[in-house]
Formats: sequence, C-alpha cells, structure tokens
Amino acid sequence: MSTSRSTPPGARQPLPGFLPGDLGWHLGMILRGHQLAMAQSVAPVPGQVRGYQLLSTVVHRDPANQQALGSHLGIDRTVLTYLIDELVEANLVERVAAPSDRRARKIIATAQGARLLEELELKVNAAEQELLAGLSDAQSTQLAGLISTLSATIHNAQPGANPCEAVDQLG
Amino acid sequence: MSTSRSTPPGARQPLPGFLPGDLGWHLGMILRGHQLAMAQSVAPVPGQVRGYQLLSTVVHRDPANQQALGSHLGIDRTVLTYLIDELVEANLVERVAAPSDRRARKIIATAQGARLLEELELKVNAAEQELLAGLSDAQSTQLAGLISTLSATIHNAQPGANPCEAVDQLG
DNA sequence: TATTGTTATACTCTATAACTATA
DNA sequence: TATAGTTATAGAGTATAACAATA
Repeated sequence: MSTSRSTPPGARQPLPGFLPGDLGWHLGMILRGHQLAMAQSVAPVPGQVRGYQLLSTVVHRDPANQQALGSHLGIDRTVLTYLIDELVEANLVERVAAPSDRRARKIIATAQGARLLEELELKVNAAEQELLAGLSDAQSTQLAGLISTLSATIHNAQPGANPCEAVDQLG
Repeated sequence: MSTSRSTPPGARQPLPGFLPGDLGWHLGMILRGHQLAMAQSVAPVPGQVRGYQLLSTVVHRDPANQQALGSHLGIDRTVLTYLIDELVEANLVERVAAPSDRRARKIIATAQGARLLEELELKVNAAEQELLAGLSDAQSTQLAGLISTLSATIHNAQPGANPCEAVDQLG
C-alpha cells in the first residue's frame, strides 16, 4: 500500500462499510428519494423543487438581488431568469427595483405566494419527516447537525462555486 | 393518503434550525461539492462520476446483468447502454454473455479497468476524506451510519424507483 | 471597465418509443 | 406475452455568448 504520490501521510481510512465513492452514492440515493417525496408536495409551484426553494428563499432569506438568490440556490443566473419568469407568471413572486442598485432586481413574494408557501411548508415538512421515518428523533437531529456542518464547510472551501454568503446580506 | 388535508396527528416538528425543505438544500449542496471534488479524481474514466461508479459496482458488486447494474446506479437502461459503450471503448469493461439468460449481458472489468479502479480509489478516498475534513472521525462514522440507514429505508420504501435488491443477486 | 439581468443558442443529460432476440 | 438490450428521437435541463442598462 505504498504510494508514490497522491495520498498524504495522514490520510484517513475509508468510512466503515463504505467503498470509496459510496458517500456520493448514498447521498445521491437520499437526494433522489427526497426529490421524489417533495414532488407531490410542491406540485402547485412551477419548477418543481427548485420553484419551491426559490419561494422559500425569497420569503425567509430575503436576498438582495437575483444574483444572491441564484447563488443560494446553486443555479446559474441565466437559468434563474426563466425560473423567476414562471413564478411571476403564476403570480407567486414579483420583480421590484432594488433600492441601492438600479441594475438589480429584488424578488419578493406576492400575498398569494406567501400564502401558498405556508400551505406547502406543512406538506414539505410532513414529506421530510416521512423520509426520516427510519431514524429516531435523536438520530434525525444528529443528521441535521452533521449535514449543516458539512455544507457550511463545503461552501466555505469552494467560495467560487457557491458564494452563499452573498445571500446573507439581507435587503 | 387517507386524509384530504395533509398533516397526520403525530407529525414531528421540523429539524432544529431547518426550514421545511432545507434537508434537500443541504443534501444538494453536499452532493454538488462531492461531485466537484470527485471530478478531478475520476477524470481518467469516461462519464465522470457515473463512469467511476459503474466500474466500482462491476468490480465490487458483480451485478448479474445490465438491468441490475442500472438499478443500483439509479439510471435508465437506455442511458446505461451509452455509458457502457464509452467504458468499453476505453477498454475498461467488456460485455460477456450472461450464463443463465441468453438475452442478457454481464458487464465485467478488464484487467486495465481493474487496475485503473485501484488507482482511482486512492484518490477518491482522499477526496472524500477532504470533503469530510470539517468533521471528526467519530462524526464521519456517525454520518456514514445515518446515511446508510436512510438510503436503505428509502429504496425499501420505493421498490419501483430503486430496486437495488436486484443487484444483490451475485452472479 | 465591470456588473446585473435578459435573450438566443448550443450542448448535455435523460426519457419515450420502436425494434431484435430471447424467454 | 413479457423481458434484456439497443437504437433513434424528442424533451428537459443547463451552460455559453452576446447584448442593454447601470455602476
């Protein structure tokens, strides 16, 4: 097991019971299950899970402009334009002028959008809890803490790819 | 769905510090980070992470036919054909006749494919450990256990979507 | 000159349907 | 009739480049 280059001296062993790459395999399976479970809950919003996440972000995180919104959602600005168009068409959000920068648009929820989000959150929460049915409350809490830590680490380590900090500047 | 509304009486509360839907958001961010980290490690294999996972599955799980392989990877049989074509072209795997069923093909690794997998697994493991750098060894082990349980629950609850059991019949 | 957002285009990924050869 | 695999086609999703307005 002597390596000429890649492995650093203090490299850890694979996760117990996991083959190399299994972490991604399990994550992918869980995420697919999540999207499938969510699909039914978020059906009233255009753009599936993405549309729901956009509405949720707009209401709860109040990003200052579309760029901040797109960064948080992890989607390109060109994709975001079309997604927003759909939600505007459905009268769930609207574009308003950003106060500080006349180039930018701020996305806010309409009354109808805010009302719909409240309804959907009940169903989404139920769907997520059902997804976690195989774990105890303590285990679910544990998992939530671990993935919070992990995702925070990741977007700090990859500032270019996911500059989620931008969304934290409330406006 | 027995009720016309939604929330069952014993529904649990959202995860602490999570908005409804945040579970998927965090999972998505971690999975994107994982794919990004893996991309460099698995570059020699065609088809990116999918190609690596295919090679790993063929070597370590020895699925009886393409359908079992595709089920495990969570990809459609029509997509799988093209992916296998690429790996065959690169001389990493080959199609052989399945012993029990003349309609089916079994995918096995070539010597070159097995050799490459061994090399890549060192890098993949290093990449995954780097992704987990923000967690202690104990926390990483904890996380591995939790997502194993979760993914097992999920593909049991969705037998149609992910019949991974089919891959367990070694052959 | 750089940035925000839009639009048009092209590319990738995935799904649908039709076909063969076996069962 | 049903299933394993292939192929061709179509669709969704995403990225690239060019543009207008503003900083």
